[in-house]
Parts: sequence; C-alpha cells; structure tokens
Amino acid sequence: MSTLHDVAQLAGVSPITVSRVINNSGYVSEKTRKRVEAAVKRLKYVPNGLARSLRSQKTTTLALVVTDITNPFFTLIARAVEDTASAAGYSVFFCNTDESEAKEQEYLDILLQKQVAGILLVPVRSTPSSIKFIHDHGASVVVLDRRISGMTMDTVRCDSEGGAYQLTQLLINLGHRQIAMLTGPRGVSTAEDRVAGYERALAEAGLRPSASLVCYQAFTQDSGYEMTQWALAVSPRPTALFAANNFIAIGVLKALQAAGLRVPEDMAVVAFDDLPPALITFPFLTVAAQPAYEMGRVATKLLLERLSGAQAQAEVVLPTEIVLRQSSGNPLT
Amino acid sequence: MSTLHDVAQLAGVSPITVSRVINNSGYVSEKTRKRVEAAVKRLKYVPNGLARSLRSQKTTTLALVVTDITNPFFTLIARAVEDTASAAGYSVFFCNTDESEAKEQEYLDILLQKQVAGILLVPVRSTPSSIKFIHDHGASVVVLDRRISGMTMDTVRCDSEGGAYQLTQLLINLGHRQIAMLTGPRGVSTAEDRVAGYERALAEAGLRPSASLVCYQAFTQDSGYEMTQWALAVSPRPTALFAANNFIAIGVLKALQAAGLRVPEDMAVVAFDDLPPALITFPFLTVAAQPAYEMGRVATKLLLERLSGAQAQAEVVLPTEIVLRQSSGNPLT
DNA sequence: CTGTTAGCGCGTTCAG
DNA sequence: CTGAACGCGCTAACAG
Repeated sequence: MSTLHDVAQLAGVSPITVSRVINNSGYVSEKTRKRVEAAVKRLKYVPNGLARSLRSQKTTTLALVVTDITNPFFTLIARAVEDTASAAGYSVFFCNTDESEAKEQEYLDILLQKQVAGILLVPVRSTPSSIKFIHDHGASVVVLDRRISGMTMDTVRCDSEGGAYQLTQLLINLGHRQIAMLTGPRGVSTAEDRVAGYERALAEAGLRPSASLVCYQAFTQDSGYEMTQWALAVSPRPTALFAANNFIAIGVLKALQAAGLRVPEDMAVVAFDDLPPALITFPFLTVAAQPAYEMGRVATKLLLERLSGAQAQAEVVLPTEIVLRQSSGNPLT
Repeated sequence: MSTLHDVAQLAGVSPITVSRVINNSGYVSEKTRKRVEAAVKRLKYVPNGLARSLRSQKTTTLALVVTDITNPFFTLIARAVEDTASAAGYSVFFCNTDESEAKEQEYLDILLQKQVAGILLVPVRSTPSSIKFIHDHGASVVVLDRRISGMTMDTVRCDSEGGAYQLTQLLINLGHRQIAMLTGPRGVSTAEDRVAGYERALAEAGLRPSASLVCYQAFTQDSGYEMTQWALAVSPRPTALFAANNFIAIGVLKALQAAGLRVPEDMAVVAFDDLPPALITFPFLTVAAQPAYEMGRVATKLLLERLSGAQAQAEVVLPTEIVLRQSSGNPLT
C-alpha cells in the first residue's frame, strides 16, 4: 500500500514529479522518468483512485439499476453496458430493485454517495422524481427500457406499442378474435404500452377491445401462470394469449401444459421479448424481440456523451423485430 | 453538491458536529441534532463517500469478476452476490473477462485503484498470481467456481469431479460404453475436474478411458457444436455425449438436430449445469445441477467475514445434484 | 456536549 | 524541467 510519497522518496524526487510521470502530464526528463518508473515497479505502486477522484471531482464509475439481472433481457443489457463502459475506462456497479421503490431509492442514495458519474436506470415508477433526485446531486442519468412522463430526458427504449400492435395484428390475421393480454403492473410503461398497441390493433380491425380480456399483474413466471388460469376461465374462452414479457410467457406455457392444452393447436401464444439464442435449443415462441444488447450499448454511449458535455437530450426508440415461429400457429379455419 | 461545511454553516455549528449527527457517533444534544438534520434536508446534503473512504481507509465496495455474466450460471451467482452484499451495505462492481488473462489483469488493476475492499474472482488461470496480486494490494479475495493450486485461499466451488463421476456412472449403468466427453479449455479446473470424474467412473467400471473420446475446447455453444461434429466422426461412434457445461450442451443439441439425430433415441446426452427453471419451459436435459445462487451467497458471506477480520481460510465445496430427465434415455438393449 | 487541529493521497497553481 | 503550497471533503484525536 505505498503512496505517491513513498515512490517519490525512493526515486529521490518530489511527489508531484511522480504524479506527472503517472499521468503523462507536464515535462519530465527521460532520466527521472526512468527512475520514477523503476520505483513504481519496485513498490508495486497503484494510485489511489479515491484520492484522485476527490481531488479531480470526477469519477470513472457508472451504475446500472435494473429490476432483476436474472431476466435475460436485463442480463444482455448488463453485458452491453459493461462492455461499452469498460472500453471507455469506466467501471459499473449493478443493482436490482425488484420493482421496489424503496430499494430504488436506497440504491440511488448509495450510488450518489459513491459519486458515480452517471446512472443507467430502469425506473420502478413512471414519475420523474428519481431522475430529478439524481440530477440534483450532479450525476447524469439515462432512462432505460421504460418511459417517464412530465420531463424531457435521455431515454433508450423499445417501441412497445408498435411491437404489441404487430403481434396482435398477426393473431388477428390468423383469424383470432378472442385474444387475452397478460401484462405487467399498471404504472409501468412497458406493461401499459403493450396493452395500448394490442388495443389499437383490435380497434383497427373493428374489434372492440374488451377490458375483460386484459390482465395486469407482475412480469413474473408465477404471474404468467396465474393469469393463464384466469384467462382459461373467461367465457368465451380466448383462442390466443399475448404474454407481455418473457417470464410471463414461460408461466403461460407451463400453465397451458398443466391444463392439458397444446400450443398452438389448442391455444395460440405470442410474447414480447425473445430468449437469447445462446439459451434456447429449439426456438418455439413467436415474439417481438427487443435488441437488448443494442439498447445497453446505445444507452451507455449516450451517457458517456452526456458526461463529456453533450447538451441535447436524446430519446432513442428502437424497433422490435417480429419473429414468427410455431407458437402462433396456423390460420384458424 | 453541498458539503459538510455548508451544512455546518447553515446549522450554525462546526463541521465535526454535523459529522457526528450523520454518523450517530459521539454525543450531540437533541436541539443541535434537530437543527443539523433540518439543514441536511434543506441542502439535500449527501455525504461524499470518496472523502469518507479516503479518511477512514475503508470502502464498502466489492467486485465480482466472472468470465461472462450472460451465462445463466454466473448471472445467478451475480444476483446472489449483489443480494448478499447490499444487505450488508456493500456495492458491487461487475466485470467480464471472457477467459482472457489480459482482461482479468486490467480489471484487477482498476479495481484495486478504486480501493475495493474485496473481490469475488472466477480466475482465468489456475495459477495463484492474480490472487497474490490482489493480496499485495491489501484487498481480500474469494475464488469462485474454480480451483487454484499452490496456495491456500478462500474458495467456493462445486464438486465438479464428483458430479461428473455420477453422470458418467449413470450413462454406464444405462449400458453406454462409448461416451464422448466434450469439455472446456485445458488449464481451467472445472474443465479438467469434470474429465477426471468421467475417467474415474469409466475406470471403476473396468472401461479403459480413451483419450480419443475426450475433447478440450471452449465453454461455448459454438464449441459444443463443433465438438459434437467431431464426436460424430469418431469410430466407433459414441452412443452418449457428456457436455461439460450448459453452453456446450446447447451446441450439442443443435448439432445433433442438424445431423438429424434424435435425443435420446439416437444419442444420449448429459450435461453439467442446469438452466434456471425460470428460463426453461420443458426441462429435458439430464444434468448435474450446481447451486449457483448458494455459491454466490456463501462466497460473499465468506468475503464479508474476511473483511471483518476472520482469520482461517475456508475452502467450501458444494455438492451437485443429479437431475434425471429425458435426454439420458432408457437402458440400451 | 462541542470545537480545533491535522491529515488521508492526490493534482492544480504558481514559482523557480 | 522540477518543486512548494494548498485544498478536495471528511473524521480521528485531542481539547475545552
């Protein structure tokens, strides 16, 4: 645990000279540079980033705050964020909020104490309070995946409404008229936007969207399972289910299997979010796939630009890709 | 961006008094405490963790260094680490080495500069150099998932040898004699230990392990695909394939499908690592499942204990659980 | 119960 | 080309 001072002493120079060597700043003669470098090596000197940052009022630390990193969608985002950040010399803290406002607030507090330069945030609520809080404390923020209303800010998300619209249209074109929408919590923009796209497609087809076919619950497998049981009890029974995210989709498939129903013969299924090809042996679900890695990459780029002084706020909305597979089935006869 | 000083001024006290209020240390009268707390609120004061840590020579920061967080095994470990760390007031940096020694070294450098208190490391190489490096700079380390030789140190890993032994035994009991082992890189303990368990089971059954049935490559899907093509060309053709991790297993299944072979009818398959139930609709692979979350939890606990002064080094080896599913097939006739 | 002094390790500013 | 002084924001140690 040697310090600049120790190195300076060993090299027979002043601390500032060592600093100059390490940071390649200012003029240092070849001779003294060599001497200093030797001393650095001898002492295995590593500069203290805390002191550096305290002095320079800058850190090279970011944070990624998601609801749950075990969701492959967020895992992929995390990987992209870390790749992009580390390439630019930044480190990344990661945090899981589990959709809890209290946890989000705790994490933000701690992150600001740690003087992170910027935060990539999947906000639990769609109000701008968290974003204001971060700005008030001098950090930058890019909102990921979700929409926040009432304020312009850097955002990177997917076109949930459009993707849901296309998936629903697909089902309608296959002849489905009773399509149940199993979505996430009210107040979460992705959950609501997907419902909006679904309803727009229905309306355009002259079908009256019925609230009794939409179920808001959690973005979890258990919730998907329960919502499916609910949907199967609706009368008349839906002929197709729309799972608003990947976890819900898995719950749906399990519930259908438990109920002895085949997909797509007895029930068509479509979903938002693809599972990474690396994890799936036999792709089966028809989905609106989000470019998760790209989202993370773009969001981090945006944050880094903001940190180096970019002014204009950007709102990036990436398109989803409809991937047609077996689960949506053939046209109804 | 107000400081202790600002708060002190507003409250009409000295900085140290504010410090005492914030840290609940030393005596402060109710009256001044109230005044200080009001000032803190007014100024939205957040203590500067950098300065705190610089002064106290302590940080509440850990780091998790894995090969690739998108591997669900590591994702789950990451989640466990973050849960356990944050419950104890610590934050976690995450890093992906992609099995590159150079990347590992870069990350360790940066992390030590940032004065992390401890590191959870999945080491790229099985030599203790990285561990020594970390210790030399005053940080603690717990080695995760892999073995390192030549030094006692805190370690948490699974019984790779034992799990592989059991899986191989299972195949032997089903009547298989030609079992190909498709594993990770030489020099990585998990890759080698799984081969060792495989060979022990063969030897015990009186079967001479043949080097020509073992393939060392990468722990990736592509590698699994290629190794399968290799295995299918071996003569006599193996009747069972052992995939040494989850990614290899997926590559195996894809390659078999591409070759028009059915599992388990035409080829039995077993694998190390289960995929999280949250991601899998219809579990199919017979596996040796590692308790990934538990590994992360225990490792973090261990690291935190070391940070609070525990002395004895611990080596925790958790058992794997054999999960029998369809891919291993019925007894050969 | 409260304040003063000093210094954690570094880099900016200004002299030489 | 090199160095001295100072302060980033905070808290330990010691007064009072």
